[in-house]
Amino acid sequence: MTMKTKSPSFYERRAAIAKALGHPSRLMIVDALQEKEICVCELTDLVGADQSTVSRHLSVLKNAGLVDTRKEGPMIFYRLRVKCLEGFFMCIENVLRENLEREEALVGG
Amino acid sequence: MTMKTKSPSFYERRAAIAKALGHPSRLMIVDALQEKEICVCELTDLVGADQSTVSRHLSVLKNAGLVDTRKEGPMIFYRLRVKCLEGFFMCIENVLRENLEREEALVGG
DNA sequence: AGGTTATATTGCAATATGACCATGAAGACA
DNA sequence: TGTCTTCATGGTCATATTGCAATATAACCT
Repeated sequence: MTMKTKSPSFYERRAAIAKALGHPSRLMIVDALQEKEICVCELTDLVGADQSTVSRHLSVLKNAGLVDTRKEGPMIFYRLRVKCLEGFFMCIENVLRENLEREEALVGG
Repeated sequence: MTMKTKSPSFYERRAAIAKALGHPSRLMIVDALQEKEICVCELTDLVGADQSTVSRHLSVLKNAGLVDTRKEGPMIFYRLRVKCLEGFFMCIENVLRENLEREEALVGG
């Protein structure tokens, strides 16, 4: 992020990815996929929502380019396309930690 | 992210932060704030939307704990509360790069 | 073909989001 | 006090998102 000027779609493309990660169910899915590829049926159990709802969340992640699919018989396995989510989660944790410290400071002071 | 079980609000809190970053205007604001603190009037010029719209985007960022404010006369300066956005942006860039490679592979192959 | 399982898609209702306009609150200054 | 500037908030509208139910699609089996 060092350019002087940025095209209009510069932030739009980046925001689309952040937005795809901006839902608890999708975050749960992505987190689970960090360990291994998982089929839709198992992800549906994990999330605890309707199968159609989970399928929609998965298509959001897929459109963002965050996950990919592999067909195996009647099942479809989803896997992460990206390995960098480490940095993403670390950033989120950092923000949460700072927020917690601020809350504690407000209570204590 | 190594816990076996996670509370219901675990992903909700994290998703709220990702969601706050999931809009091009807010991403533009956060990016600009990486260099220095900026008042609302200047951010309004930068984003190019109505002042009230920018003000609402700023409140979203503030509620997420991503920015903080400092009052100076009639002006309010916004500044980043977090320095970890490096990792966040790097992750996004990584995804975009992979998406680009995939598109090129589709065209070329 | 018929039946079962696994996913995706569509339709619809409820809710959330984003943009603008208009207004309100607070500081600076004559 | 009045006015100007800066920013926030309420109102309203258009659009997007989310969730479930229902249906479609595809693979596999008999």
